[in-house]
Amino acid sequence: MKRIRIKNILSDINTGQPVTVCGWVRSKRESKGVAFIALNDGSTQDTLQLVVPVETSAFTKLSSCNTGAAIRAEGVLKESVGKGQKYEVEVSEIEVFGDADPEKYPLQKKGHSLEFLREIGHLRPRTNTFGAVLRVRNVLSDAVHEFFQDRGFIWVHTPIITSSDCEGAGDMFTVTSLDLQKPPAGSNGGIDFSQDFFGRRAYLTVSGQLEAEFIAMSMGDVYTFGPTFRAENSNTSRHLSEFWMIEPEMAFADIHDDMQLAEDFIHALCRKVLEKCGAEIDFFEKFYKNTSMHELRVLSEKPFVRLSYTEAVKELEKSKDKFEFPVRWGLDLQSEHERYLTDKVFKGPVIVVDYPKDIKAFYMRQNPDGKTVAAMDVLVPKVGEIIGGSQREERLEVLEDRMNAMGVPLENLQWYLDLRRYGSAPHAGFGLGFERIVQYITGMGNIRDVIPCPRAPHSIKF
RNA sequence: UCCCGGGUAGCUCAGCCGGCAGAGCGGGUGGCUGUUAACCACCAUGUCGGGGGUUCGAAUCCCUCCCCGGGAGCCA
Repeated sequence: MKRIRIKNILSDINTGQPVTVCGWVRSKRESKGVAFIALNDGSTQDTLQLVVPVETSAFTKLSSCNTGAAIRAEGVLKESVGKGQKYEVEVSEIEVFGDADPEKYPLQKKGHSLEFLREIGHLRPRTNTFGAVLRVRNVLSDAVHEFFQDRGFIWVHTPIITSSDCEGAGDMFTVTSLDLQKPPAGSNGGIDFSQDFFGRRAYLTVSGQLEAEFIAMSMGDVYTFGPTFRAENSNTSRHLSEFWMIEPEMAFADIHDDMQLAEDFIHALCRKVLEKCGAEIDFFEKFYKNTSMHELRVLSEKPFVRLSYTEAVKELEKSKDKFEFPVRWGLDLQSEHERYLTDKVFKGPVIVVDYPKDIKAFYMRQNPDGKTVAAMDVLVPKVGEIIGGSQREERLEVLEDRMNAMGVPLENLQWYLDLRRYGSAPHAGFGLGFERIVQYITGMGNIRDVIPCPRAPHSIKF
């Protein structure tokens, strides 16, 4: 079907030209001699004004052009007579593909609450808000690949089904083809997974890091960008059970390279959104006031504050604010502490580095002080932790000792230890929750509103 | 999972110290108008989240379950 996207009509087409446009009716206003339709096709934030003169055959179709109807319109592009839009299409013909009963169609001309829209997930993309979110999300996805590809990183596809169950990254979903009515009994009252599809228990991945590490140990710089699953019973505006994670892994790199990459990465993403999503950011700024062009511009340039965990604790101890949770060297930073650092002290993104080893994962590289590991978290205002990364422990004996001390069984991870036996090298990487960066940049308060089909406890309808 | 708050018309919400179920928006009809989330008039709307209890009488009080939101924990 020949059609021109509204985005192109508004930017590429000269007035006086015939155009065919398809889309969904946002609103219709009828007058005595003329009717107006605001049409949107998802290609841009803007609607296209269709002007339907009363004498045309198109005018007779108007009764079924209600909000939500899918139509095709033919006409001529003109400079708009009225205020509020630069161009409009004077329509000669309308075809209605599918009307939408105004008594039943849930979306009204008025705004809806985000909570209500979550209940009609299948119609949600037709709203201004969600259209804007999806376009920003798309631009960010593209920007992720562009950033890494430009730097010579290789995109690798780590598995979604995995047998690694000892990363300590959270509760995992089991993948099984066993008959759940009568699973085979194991020795200790459990289930005998040796009879399962893979011959042992399998899970949905919680991270592609360990696999990305072994690929980096031959390919140099790699990154993953794919779905990730956590079975945690988290009910917050910042957690999903299924989300997309970006995990770069660099060979011959230390924690400082890692921090620099993280900062450059976020700067690049902000720049790309500024460049390509002006209309969307304007919209968020106007309707939600949680983000702005100005804020993004600062974010795209301003160096991130970097401080050690030890310095962060000192900063918190100096605070006159009362915290619910105690501040003491050796305890993990709580949300309120992170927010204090990003929102009150430094007023922007902060990288905290060199955490106590006992509150971090076994694979993180131990620092010479014997107390801390080369781990870093990027904290941003409002959203909190957006990146977690580290230099990996490349020394076999140190790693084995650490795994033993932390009760991580060595037998399932011999392949991981092999990387330290044969051609081991310093390397580092991080994980970035994609939805969190979308949330951060759009200013959307709830992470369930930045992914088309949010999965969360008791939430899988759409 | 824990702590708060909430569930009343299609949507947003008022009514809640027990006594006839309401408003605005949206929808329908008519009018008016190159309109802009148009405007004016009229009309229709209900399992008051489900179940149980107290009472002459429950949207309102009590118990319970479900669902939603905010915060916390876990993390990205």
